[in-house]
Amino acid sequence: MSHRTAQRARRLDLSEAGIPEDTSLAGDVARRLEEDILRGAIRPGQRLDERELSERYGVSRTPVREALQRLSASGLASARGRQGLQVAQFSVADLLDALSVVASLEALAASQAARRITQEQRAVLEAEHAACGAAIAAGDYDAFYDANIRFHDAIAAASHNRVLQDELRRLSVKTAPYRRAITFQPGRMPQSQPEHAAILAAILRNDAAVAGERMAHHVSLLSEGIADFLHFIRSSDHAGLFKDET
Amino acid sequence: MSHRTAQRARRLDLSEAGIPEDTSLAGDVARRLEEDILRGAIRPGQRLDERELSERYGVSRTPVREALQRLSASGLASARGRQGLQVAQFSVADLLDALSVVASLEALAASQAARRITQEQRAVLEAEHAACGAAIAAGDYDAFYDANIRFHDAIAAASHNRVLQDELRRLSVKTAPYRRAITFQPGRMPQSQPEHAAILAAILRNDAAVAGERMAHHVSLLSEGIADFLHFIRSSDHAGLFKDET
DNA sequence: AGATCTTGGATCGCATGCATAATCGAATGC
DNA sequence: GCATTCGATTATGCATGCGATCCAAGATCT
Repeated sequence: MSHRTAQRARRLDLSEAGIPEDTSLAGDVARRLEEDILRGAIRPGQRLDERELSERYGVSRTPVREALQRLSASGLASARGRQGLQVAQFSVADLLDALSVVASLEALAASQAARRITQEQRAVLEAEHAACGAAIAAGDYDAFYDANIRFHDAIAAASHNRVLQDELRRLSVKTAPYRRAITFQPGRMPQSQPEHAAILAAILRNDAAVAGERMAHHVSLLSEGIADFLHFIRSSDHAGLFKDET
Repeated sequence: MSHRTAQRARRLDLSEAGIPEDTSLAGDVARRLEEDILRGAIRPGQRLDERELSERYGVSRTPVREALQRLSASGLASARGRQGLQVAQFSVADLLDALSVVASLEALAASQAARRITQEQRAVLEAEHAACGAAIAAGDYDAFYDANIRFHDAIAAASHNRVLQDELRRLSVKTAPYRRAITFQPGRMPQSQPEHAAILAAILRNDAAVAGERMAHHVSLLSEGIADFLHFIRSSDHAGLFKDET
């Protein structure tokens, strides 16, 4: 009997934890690198030196290499032959393309969240929205940046779609350095609050179509037109008008 | 002089290839594993043993480990604590969620393809569509499976959106084992042809809105309703009605 | 007889060492 | 004085070895 309960407890542990947490050094390094990229401590285009990183984190080169392989597979770092890796760097067109993908996925998340959100998640979502408002009122850009991320994360969580959450997380980290710059543009911050409010309202009344629509609009406002224009320029014989984008 | 031309040639190589091809053993192993998963030689849930793989490919454990880290980061393999890795396995709900993400991204691809497709790509797209039709006429499931993939790949390529292509490729490999089973369901194959035709026509006349709409419809026909139903069952106290989904 | 503890085998994680390729600097030729 | 070439340094890629952890089977105790 006690054995049976023990087994059951372990099963619950596993199912509750979903995936057993990664305690490896490689995982730690990968997470720290991701975090550093997200927070802007490491910038796009910067070279990632194995030896330097191994000394920095106090581990050998092997787990560092494995962490870099992960980042590379996630598209967070790009290889340059045998010249090592560097943090992924977008051209303007690539960034706008990435944002259009983010917009599409965020819209899906909002749409599914409207249909699947739980009671507790409703409260969380409202709280994060309020936090965004408070940050705006206080004029605190950093607080807004964080609260904004949590608001979008809450919507992704409410979608109850694990695959979607994974993809969104990956893309968020990739575009984070650039989104940060956008957030800090004057006027952008207060503008987003009514958009957030409309999305929130649609989700709370389980209106999937409107929620997705508003979210797509919210994220992709600036992207689409400019992206198309750039691709037109590049594919025509206007090439050379602009500076090389690496 | 000969040296100079050699240098120049190498430079052109690099710039034309964009990213210098990965010649490492780790890359080879990763590609072979992906291919094997895509073709069904390795099935979801199957365990990936480092030693076995290293002997199979004739390399040491290190590059195998790095390849596995890549697959894991791509979501193609999932870790089970310290018990090694296994090929990612979806529950039914997860699969439907993944398909909804694929649908969203494919719709975006079709939409952007309608605005950005080049002349050459128009011809390619029509050719792949014709190949699909020929496979259907011949009743050749395998040929249709391949042609169908090429049709969708051609649309992704026509989107000229590299980020989108990367995400779609990743998700395609993850869902390939399951999509293969769906394709072989009787009736599904001929049904897709008029849908393809509608998508193709919309793209060729640069109708982005309709192209995206048709593509979303095409991919997500079966998913949405069932996915919602399953999530309702799981989140309510009906849990236990269905078999454990590992 | 069943459950718990223990021991054996096996696999994973990490560190280290070596070989190879690339880069940078210096010396030499033009 | 400038380009070119050669050599030394450095970094990457891979192999191997050791320690730690986990799973399974058998023995012992209740």
